[in-house]
Amino acid sequence: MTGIRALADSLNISIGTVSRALNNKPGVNEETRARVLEMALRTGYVANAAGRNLRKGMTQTIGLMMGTGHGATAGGDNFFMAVTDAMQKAMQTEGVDLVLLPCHSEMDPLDFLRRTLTRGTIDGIILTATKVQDPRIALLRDARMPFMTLGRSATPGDYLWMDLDFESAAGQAVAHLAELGHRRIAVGIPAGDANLSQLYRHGWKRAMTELGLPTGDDLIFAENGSEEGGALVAAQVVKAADRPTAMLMCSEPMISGFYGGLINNGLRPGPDISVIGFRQSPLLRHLAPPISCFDINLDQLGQRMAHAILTLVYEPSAPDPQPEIMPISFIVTASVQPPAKSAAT
Amino acid sequence: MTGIRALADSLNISIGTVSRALNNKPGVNEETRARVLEMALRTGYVANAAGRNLRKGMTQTIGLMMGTGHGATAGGDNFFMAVTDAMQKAMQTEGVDLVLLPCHSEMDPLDFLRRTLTRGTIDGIILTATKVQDPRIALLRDARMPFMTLGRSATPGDYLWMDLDFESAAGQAVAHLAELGHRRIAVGIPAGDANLSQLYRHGWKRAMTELGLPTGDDLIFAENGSEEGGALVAAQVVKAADRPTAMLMCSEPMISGFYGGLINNGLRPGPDISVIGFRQSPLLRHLAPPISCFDINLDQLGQRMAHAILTLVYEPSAPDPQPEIMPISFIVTASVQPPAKSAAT
DNA sequence: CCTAGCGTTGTAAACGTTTACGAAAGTGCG
DNA sequence: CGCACTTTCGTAAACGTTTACAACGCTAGG
Repeated sequence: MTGIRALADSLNISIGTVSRALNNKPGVNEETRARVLEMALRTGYVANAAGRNLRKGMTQTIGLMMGTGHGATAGGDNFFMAVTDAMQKAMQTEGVDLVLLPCHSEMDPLDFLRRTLTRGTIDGIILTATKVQDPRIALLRDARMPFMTLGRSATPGDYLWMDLDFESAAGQAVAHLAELGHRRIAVGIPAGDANLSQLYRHGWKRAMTELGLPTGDDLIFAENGSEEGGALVAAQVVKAADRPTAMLMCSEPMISGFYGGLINNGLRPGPDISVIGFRQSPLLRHLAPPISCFDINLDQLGQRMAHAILTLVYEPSAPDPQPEIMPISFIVTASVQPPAKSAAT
Repeated sequence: MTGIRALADSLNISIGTVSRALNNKPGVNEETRARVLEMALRTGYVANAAGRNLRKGMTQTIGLMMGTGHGATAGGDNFFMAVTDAMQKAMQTEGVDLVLLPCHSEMDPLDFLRRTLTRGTIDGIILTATKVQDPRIALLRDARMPFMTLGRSATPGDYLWMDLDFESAAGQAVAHLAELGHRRIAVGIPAGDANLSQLYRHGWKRAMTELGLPTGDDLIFAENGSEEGGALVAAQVVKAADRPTAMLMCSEPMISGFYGGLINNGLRPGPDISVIGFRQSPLLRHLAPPISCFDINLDQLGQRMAHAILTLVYEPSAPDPQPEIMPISFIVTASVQPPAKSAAT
């Protein structure tokens, strides 16, 4: 005899009562409930997942789809890992598992999703690396699978997302640079259709326009979101005809490469070109001068995401959780300085 | 009507036959099998996971236990993430999921394991951050849960593990340094009882002893496996009475901190103190001079681990997969140089 | 004293699958 | 024609849980 039946027998009560007691259902004497709980704790009983899943049609697990293609995530792996960690922690206290669903580059993301859905192993799904136009959203909506995205998308329709306010963050950075006297402020983003890059560029453009500063294509650098890409940007910037005096960049590896590229070409980040980065991260700890960047609370982001998807999936009676934009603050360091007076004209 | 029953009815046969046909069981006419398969494909039928799990007592998922305590993993998160990625890829092709089981620092690992086992959500488990004496091994063995570990342990008994040969790698490094003329070769490891650190130290000690070089405690530095820990080691090394001329270190963050600490104290890695690191990683890309370290094929490691745990769990008739030690080669760069001639005596 | 109602518990069906078992039909042989 | 055997298929019982429903004892009100 196993499981709940053994537990019930050891207490000389029926399995129905035991189940009700364990699941905090009403209609069970408080004294017997206490007995059940105590016995469950003592014997280490935990409800078998398969049985419960079958009966309830739910698996108590949330999937997290991650593209495994290199450079697929605009922010670098560290960024992603930190959010995941926080999410897992929050979910575990609610008793739901988080399973990673890696979709490697050779596989069509939509096929991958379809397969995953039909298996019925997850109750909800979190999409990351959201694209500007993201067909995955329509697919999930049609399949009636609860989902949310990390990062907005321009895809029309209502759905749950959570995002960081990089649009206004970029604006803040531009404003600060402008105040210091910068006029030619460039922006560097990973090439591709990641929504994050678009927002960053939009924020830059709007702020620049409002301040009457130039926003020509010669100030927009889109390269591979890797160290190599950053170094490439540096190479272009160095030999630019009318060299920008400041650079906003939104990818950890790119910034690292950009710094190195500048230095290799005899330019000092800060004094020669002001640089503003993406976020503080171990990858950028070593930069000298320390990079001026944005303060993101990834732990909080992960927690809020976990909370949102959990209520969406497991509390259908509760009001639908709403999308959120999380504020970002700007940290000024020595990598931001007034433009050099005697720039080579 | 749903699931396999609907499929059976649409073909006017019984669910038993359908199930046998789908699972490649013998005793079903090839012609009807073909019909079933065709219909399943056409209607997009996939067996419901919960039903199957309940009946078979298996879930087609492997758990990966990771300690979430900061600095819990000796090698740093990057190392871990790379292996995980490779494992997931390999498992997905076999149709089994990999679920991360984060055990945060406040929770007793053994309690955590016990709870996870009784829930019955996983068929097998992979342990990481193996300790020298690791009680988790006995627990899993007693519970008859198939498992393997990433990294050996001194815990007695047979079990499946996979490890990198850091013991001989450290020996190689020592030999190379000795050939260059180094005599006082130090070793820096994360404090704690991670088995990896022990092996690294053993390899160092054995090689040193064989070469007749000193192995006193003043050459062993054990600090927190973080950047701060590395900086701490640097501080101690700098003011050491008989300063070591070379350092072996086995933690990514520590190396980064050690480098910084040396430079802050006016010592040049390479010319003043030879430094040999753990592995190539994005975190160490920026170091100047580039760090001399070991070449590890993490992708291959992950693949072999996935293969091993899958046969252990799902092919009981096959011969048990055997533990493996994967070779490591040594990469020499400018961070390794002959000892400075005129060391301050 | 009867009955309605409440609080508590037991009973049994259901979730969707796999599989042991038996039944039916067909084949070969005495 | 009968028997043993094979091939193929249907039946039904599990797997462990949740939950609708019935049942029981008790109290209170008429």
